[in-house]
Amino acid sequence: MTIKGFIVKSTIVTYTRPMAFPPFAVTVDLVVFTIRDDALHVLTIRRGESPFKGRKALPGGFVKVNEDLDTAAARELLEETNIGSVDRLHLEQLGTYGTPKRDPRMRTVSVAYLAFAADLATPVAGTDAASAQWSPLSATLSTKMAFDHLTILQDGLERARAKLEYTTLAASFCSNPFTIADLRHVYELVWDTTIDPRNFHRKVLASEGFVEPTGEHTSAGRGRPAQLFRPGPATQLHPPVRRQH
Amino acid sequence: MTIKGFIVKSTIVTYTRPMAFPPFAVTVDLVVFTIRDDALHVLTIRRGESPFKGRKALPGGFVKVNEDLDTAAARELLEETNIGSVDRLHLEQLGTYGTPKRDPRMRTVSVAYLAFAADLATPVAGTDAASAQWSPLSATLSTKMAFDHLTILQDGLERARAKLEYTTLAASFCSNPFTIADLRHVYELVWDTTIDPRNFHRKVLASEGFVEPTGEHTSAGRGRPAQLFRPGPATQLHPPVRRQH
DNA sequence: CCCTTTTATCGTCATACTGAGGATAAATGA
DNA sequence: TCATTTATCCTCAGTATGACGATAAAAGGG
Repeated sequence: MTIKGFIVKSTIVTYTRPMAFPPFAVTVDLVVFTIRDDALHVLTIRRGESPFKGRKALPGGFVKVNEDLDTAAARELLEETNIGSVDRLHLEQLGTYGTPKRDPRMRTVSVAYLAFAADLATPVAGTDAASAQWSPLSATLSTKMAFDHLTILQDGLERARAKLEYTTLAASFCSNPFTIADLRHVYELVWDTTIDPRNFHRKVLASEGFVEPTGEHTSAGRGRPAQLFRPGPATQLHPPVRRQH
Repeated sequence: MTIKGFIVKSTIVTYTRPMAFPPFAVTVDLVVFTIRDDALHVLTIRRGESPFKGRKALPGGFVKVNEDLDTAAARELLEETNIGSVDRLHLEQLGTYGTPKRDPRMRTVSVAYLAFAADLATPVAGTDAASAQWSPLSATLSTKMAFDHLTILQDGLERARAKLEYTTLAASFCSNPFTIADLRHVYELVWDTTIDPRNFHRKVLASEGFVEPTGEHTSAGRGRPAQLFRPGPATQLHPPVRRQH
């Protein structure tokens, strides 16, 4: 059977060949975390169209015909935020979600990505309802989200929590330079626990390559000025920062 | 522009609607590890057709129109091996690979899955070249595989190595019941290291819920008979089994 | 200017876990 | 009987961690 009405750019030759496989739509969806106002936030959009009109959703979109998955994720992230390219940014593949009815309109497979942004990242301003905004995570987790995005968000949170244990990624949440206390707040907010400042301080300084002192100190604020650090060269932590389960 | 020549089965209603997105083929590919003859093996097929005719490839296939991704992976696994359903089997999503030119024939996104099988699992016998077989991993890693399957295999190995650290999945490689030495061999072969039998023995027994004694002992073989165990209820290990990096 | 408050940083101590390796137990085969 | 092999138990030192005392260095109020 020949199908008509398949609309693409005329330059894409691939579409003109017969296909012996079921066609899927492939999208990328982004779980982007940041810390604002002493709370973990996630980047969301509000859907302006059916299905799930009015609900919050993760930012994302279709993968283009000649676009790599990672590239598509990075492109969507740049489109939704003002993050200056890959600097101070971590982006990794989270998982793929392809339950048949997850999008009632068509058979869609979504490749989810997880990103950590420093506080200074701001969503792109926009007047339409679809513009991205930072939503407090705790509130978002108890709302109804579009599609299976709540599941993706939960998986992203769990991945983020695990990653903090054995990687240096917590520094990706901090604007540069940062203090040990800033770093500790990241762990406390992501893990939703309190951590002993003295033991944490010892642990971070004992982890070679986690942070490097800049030589500077904080000036303003209450209490004793704190040493300032930048991220070190290490990416993995041996042994990891232990979390109580 | 309207494209003609898009050929699919007429029974699939979805296909007959206009699509405003690029169509992708979605496949699942399997990285299935087992231990045979004191070496780590991976399940492979040999490609009988172009492209990559004659090369080894990971078993896999197209996801069906109304099939979940996990279901498709389990189906492919059952089709290629005689593993009796989900018993003694671990199957998890590994990652998704969608570089535009990874399949020269069409734009394909492959969702890779990782599975651990006990030794008793055997590939389905078949006379054609496409029948699955166990290939020694070390040799396979230095061959040219079809598509990007070597990359997927490397990622699967790294995932498996990491998983042994903090989960009880090593028991999935062992036929039931097993000895502590059997379990240690799994770690040694997957990590490609040697482990002190005494310290490993202590670590396993100290990890609550990792293994449960059956009360039986091995009868034949050299040396003192070993106690037999079955997998315990735990899935995670706190603290993990440490590996030298 | 003194004192309280706040936060950063250092130190102490008991406990837990690991790596190295000695010693014993229980089987097989010469 | 004895050497060999493997399983299991034990000791000991080094390292990491949790709990928490103590000090340092700032701000702010009287």
